[in-house]
Amino acid sequence: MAMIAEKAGVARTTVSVILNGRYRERGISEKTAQRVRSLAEAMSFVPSETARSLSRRRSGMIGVILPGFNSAWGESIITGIRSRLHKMQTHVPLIAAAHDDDDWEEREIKLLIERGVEAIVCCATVRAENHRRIVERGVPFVFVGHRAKGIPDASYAAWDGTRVAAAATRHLIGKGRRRIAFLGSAATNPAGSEQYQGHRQALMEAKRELRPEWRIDVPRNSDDGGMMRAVFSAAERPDALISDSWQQALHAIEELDARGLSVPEDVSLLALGDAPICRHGRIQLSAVVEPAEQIGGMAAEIALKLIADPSRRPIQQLVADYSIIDRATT
Amino acid sequence: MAMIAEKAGVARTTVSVILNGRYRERGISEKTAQRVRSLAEAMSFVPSETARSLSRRRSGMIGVILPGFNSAWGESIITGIRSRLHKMQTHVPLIAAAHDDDDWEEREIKLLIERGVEAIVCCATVRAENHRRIVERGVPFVFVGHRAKGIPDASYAAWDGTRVAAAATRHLIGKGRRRIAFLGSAATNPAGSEQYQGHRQALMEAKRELRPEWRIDVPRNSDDGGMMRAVFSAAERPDALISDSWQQALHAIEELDARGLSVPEDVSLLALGDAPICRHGRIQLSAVVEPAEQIGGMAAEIALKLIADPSRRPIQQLVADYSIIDRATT
DNA sequence: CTGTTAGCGCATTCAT
DNA sequence: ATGAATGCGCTAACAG
Repeated sequence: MAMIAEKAGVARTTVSVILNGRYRERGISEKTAQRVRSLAEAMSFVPSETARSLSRRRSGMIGVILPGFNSAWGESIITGIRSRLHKMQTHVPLIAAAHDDDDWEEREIKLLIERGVEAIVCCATVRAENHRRIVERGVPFVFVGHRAKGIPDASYAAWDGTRVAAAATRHLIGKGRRRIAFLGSAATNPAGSEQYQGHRQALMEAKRELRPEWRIDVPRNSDDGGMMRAVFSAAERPDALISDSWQQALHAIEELDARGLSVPEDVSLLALGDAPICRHGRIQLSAVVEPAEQIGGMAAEIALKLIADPSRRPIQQLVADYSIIDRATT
Repeated sequence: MAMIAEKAGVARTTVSVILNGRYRERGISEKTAQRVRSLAEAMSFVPSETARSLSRRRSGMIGVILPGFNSAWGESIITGIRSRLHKMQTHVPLIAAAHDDDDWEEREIKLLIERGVEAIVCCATVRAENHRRIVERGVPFVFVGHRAKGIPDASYAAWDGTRVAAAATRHLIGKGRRRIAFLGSAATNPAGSEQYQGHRQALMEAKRELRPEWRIDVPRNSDDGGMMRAVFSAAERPDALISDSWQQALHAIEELDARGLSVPEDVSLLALGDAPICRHGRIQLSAVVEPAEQIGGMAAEIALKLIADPSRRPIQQLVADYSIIDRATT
């Protein structure tokens, strides 16, 4: 910057102020601004965000914790976050992934903090202890997509699992199904239990049968169909199945196919959440789709508010929007 | 750090040196080191990487450009990169995504540079002009997964498209197929043309027929089956198809199904690249699997070497490893 | 509109 | 073993 200042015949401050856009309020002429800018361009000068961050005592970064780098859902969430941040011109996402692994999670969070993120937006599960430490450091923390069980007063922008699951169940009831099971993974899906509650409510309101064994819970990352086998080989088996994710629903299709049960004639199948693969001709999985991008944007906005006023109470927003796409499995 | 130094009764320098591990060579006793460390822990002190970066004039970050956040391939690549970097303890990935969009790409690269990454590892396509600018700035650039066409002397760790495609073609020939088509997207797959060359070579070596119209090129992000329709409704249609990606292969399955052609009886189908969904019972797509994680690790290593010695000539490594998984489509 | 001054939080000589 | 001094590249307060 000193070189540019010299060449342009102005003070370093002037260059600094022009290059970071705050020159208007300092009454610097558009002419000199233009001159300095083109000089900087010609010297292919790139301001050091590191030095800026240190001086401003703000990094201009927001940490984003994704479940991994291979989820359509995560991609939508982050698209929402980015487009919102991009509009604000002020914060940029630093991305980490938890990979469903506690050690990774801890290291990644540590990294984010060391790099000075001003807030953390988290699409993954996170240990209550880690969350507490972050909040104690004064770094705003926002859950996105779901609220964390066990951390009641955390900020979030989440899909309303209860209402969405209830809507899904009602949808199947409307299609004449009577014995509706719920398939989910408590370990993997933090919203699982509230979704089940919604399912249950809808069932009770419609005076449909609700059997505890029709809540099928698969352990983390497992595609073993043991429980499904038991449920679907019983004399009075369910005639419909709601799954907490398209992944689980895909496993269910395999199980059902293997048992010779036809979808949707014998068992109607509806997933909470959608992905491109669900549209495939051989799958055609019906799904309740989540406005993930919108939710991502909301989370970013919450983070920005919390950064602007750290003393603020947690901000919690629930989104009940959804749309049901009937493909071939319902 | 000043507070810690005061409480511990030592100089600020001492604290600094202890906290960043370089205290041994300064002859500081393990005892004081321990004391300072536990004091820091108790005060929940986190060193500012921003300040460190500024002072050391090294950010300790490597930029990684992913095609997006929803690809099994990208996830494996980055896993490889991370595990290698993690071993080295010295560099941490800052992740960006190109999203197949030129404007995004340019902005993301600018961001990485401003944040001071010491090298860029890129799994996506990148405009030659952007690449040139980065290299001119002195930032090492490594392609991973494929080499960039049009940028001959760039560093890379890539899958050997020619040999892999040749192997795939030979595999199909070995299964008795005679008329083998090649499906790919030139716009999306940077390795597409060398893969086609490999395919072609294998065909010629085996003295099999090679028709230009059996090279089916679909435009970017398109799943429209126009060209496939034409090829497969001809009197003498191919009896096998190699696809440059599992995504395209999935589209092919749909097209084939729609035309009443059975897979693999009428048409055998083999994809270059694998993903979890390919294992699904209703898909069972045969695939040639890429050692993506290994390639990611190699790319990281190249980046590290280039950082250590910037005057070094480009490092280019080709990996010909693969394994063919015969599922139900071959 | 310009220039001077004083840091931001650390790492790194160099002298002790 | 220690500590004072200097600087990384930039921003910001303030006096011109």
